[in-house]
Amino acid sequence: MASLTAGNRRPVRLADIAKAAGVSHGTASNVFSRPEIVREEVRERVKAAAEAMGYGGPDPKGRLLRAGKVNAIGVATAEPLSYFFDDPFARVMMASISQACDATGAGISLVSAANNEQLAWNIQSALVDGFIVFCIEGGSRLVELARERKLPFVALDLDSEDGAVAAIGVDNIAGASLAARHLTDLGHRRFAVLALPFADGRTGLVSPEQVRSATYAGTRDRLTGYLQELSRAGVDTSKVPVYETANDAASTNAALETIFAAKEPPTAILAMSDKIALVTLEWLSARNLNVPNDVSIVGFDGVPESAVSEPPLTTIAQPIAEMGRLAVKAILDSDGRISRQLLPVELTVRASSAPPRG
Amino acid sequence: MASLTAGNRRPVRLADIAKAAGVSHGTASNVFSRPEIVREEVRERVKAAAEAMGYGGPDPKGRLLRAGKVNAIGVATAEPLSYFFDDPFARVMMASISQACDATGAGISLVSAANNEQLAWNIQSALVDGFIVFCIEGGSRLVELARERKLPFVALDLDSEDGAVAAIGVDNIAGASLAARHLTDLGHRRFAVLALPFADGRTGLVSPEQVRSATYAGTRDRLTGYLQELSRAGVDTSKVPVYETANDAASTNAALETIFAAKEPPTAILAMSDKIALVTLEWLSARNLNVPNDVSIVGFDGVPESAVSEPPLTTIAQPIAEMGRLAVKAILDSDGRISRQLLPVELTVRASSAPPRG
DNA sequence: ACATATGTTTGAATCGATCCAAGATGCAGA
DNA sequence: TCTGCATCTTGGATCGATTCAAACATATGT
Repeated sequence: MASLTAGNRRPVRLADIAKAAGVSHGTASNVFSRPEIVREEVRERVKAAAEAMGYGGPDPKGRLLRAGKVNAIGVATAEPLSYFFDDPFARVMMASISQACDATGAGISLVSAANNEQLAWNIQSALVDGFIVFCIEGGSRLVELARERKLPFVALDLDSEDGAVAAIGVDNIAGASLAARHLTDLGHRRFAVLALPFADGRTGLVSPEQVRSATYAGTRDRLTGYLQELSRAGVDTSKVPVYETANDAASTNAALETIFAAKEPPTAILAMSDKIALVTLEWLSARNLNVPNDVSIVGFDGVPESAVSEPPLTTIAQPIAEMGRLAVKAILDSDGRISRQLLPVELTVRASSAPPRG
Repeated sequence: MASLTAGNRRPVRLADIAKAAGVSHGTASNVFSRPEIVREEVRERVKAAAEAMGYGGPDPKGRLLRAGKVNAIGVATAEPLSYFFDDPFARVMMASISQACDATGAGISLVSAANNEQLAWNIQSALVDGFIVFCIEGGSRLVELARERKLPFVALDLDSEDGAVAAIGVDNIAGASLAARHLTDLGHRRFAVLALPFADGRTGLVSPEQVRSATYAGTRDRLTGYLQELSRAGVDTSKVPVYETANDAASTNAALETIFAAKEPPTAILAMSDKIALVTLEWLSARNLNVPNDVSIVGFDGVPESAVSEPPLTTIAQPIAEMGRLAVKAILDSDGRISRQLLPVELTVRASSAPPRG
């Protein structure tokens, strides 16, 4: 009994069962994987032996090596793992990815790491059939690491010029134009831009050359879209402050402090994410500035939270669910070819935008 | 070139590299796993061969078998995978689990399935070092499946009497008492209970014998706590309607329709989850019933959303972060012994509860 | 010149299963 | 009794790596 309960380690393998039941390992294997081809009497005997020895079924580690396919896809990011559950955009994306996985029976492995070295190792040793890479900060490194695994992978929301990586993204330039156009149509002339990072680990006012050397093409494209449309409407874009945030409350609040300390604060804010926009909404409300009467704001992403904020947010809605579905499909049906898809976005007008005062 | 680009499949193994570089597989292996012990000249030669043949590094599948440890923990539920990203309670729990995993460098595998058969297979073949099991509906089956793998596992929020399974839960009876006591102290006498499921796949008004035969001990305990406290305060508990919901909007709304169709509708509602309570808040607001003046309501869970609802929700806060941390610890430091922990909850009073009118 | 120490490389064994061609067994019909 | 045909069962090969004791090579000390 003692040996059963304590069982030092658990070195009970299929082969042990086979020996105990007096059959070959081939037969023992069949008992578990194709029970119908083994004679009932033998089957029962093997099962009994397994039960008696506390065998937990064929170890997937062994099976895996032979089978080749893991039947799981890895979702990777350079953020902490909790990003998947905290960030609104990530959450919606993950929900759609997981629906697609459910439909095909594939599992999901979350891959991330505290530091860069760990990250490399975790990607190299992830047991997956392919990767979906979330390209926020540290995107390029992540893509590089994923590529080295030589497994199918797609980058989400990466507008890299690098044609050698499969990517699913949205038309950032068109989306940003849409946002800016909406505000200029309403009559706004004084703008500020709250941007996502252009490069790693920076925040603050952005200079044109910083924009040119941006690591993140997505951020740059959105800015391009904004500025193109603004200058088309006759706004002097050199006067439009562009603040880089880390897509979090702290850096956004800091940017807002600076922006609204100006002599002529903006009447309209272009935010590159709904998260930034929602933080802005709170900041403004705490300062008794009314949205949309004092300040209009347009977000980007179209996360569910944007529909229930106070006031509900005008935003550029990305087809998040569609992106997730396509990403999973790209991994599972991967034919080795790389494909890049640019999905359309649309303007969702809600209550955070209105004509400027007066 | 053609063979390089197309490369029919990808049967390039470490052994191929070794042969190409003219070294043994032992040495080739060392080049990747302990580069410092192989002479530089050889190391470069092997790396060059790997590069030339498009080798993506040692396949984790192979390594795994030898190493034994996967370095990932599985989180399982009988709900669809998207539950992890949709449900507020699950989200907070996952965030804390993922923080704990990040801290130790472990990965997370999400395990679930569309149907029961798939679920069994997915659990049996999950590549993990242990399981954390979310025990909502279908909990017992899930626990059984996980136990069969003979891996360390903990059940979250399962108040099973089965002492043979490790579990981390909260003191449901005490929590429920706290909620009920708060409302009786405020002077309420007419109550309704919106319950979580007592058994699979049912909703609607619950009879006492249904309660006795409850599959889910957690639900039963919460009800016990409610009713104990109510009768202590002199309320005739046989007159308190108890409605089983599926913890979703549809079944909760249906319950509310019935409850408020009564001649003497309740002045106070005890909801077994914040999700139910939040749905109730919306339903009441749509019917122009004021919370807390017309109806008081107390939730259960203490999810972040409960703090920002309109009005903010009085609720029983579970130490969700602590539970997640403990669960991960239980798996990673598993010493083979099973442990059951019952954590305390606390009443968080916010604006959804007040004395009844008049 | 020889023993000793140090640094590299080798090749067999191992991890835990699945697959499959070939062998064994049992039974019906000639 | 022998052949033919099912129906199991067997044992070796395989999946792709890591590990380790032993072999080998080179340098150091005496």
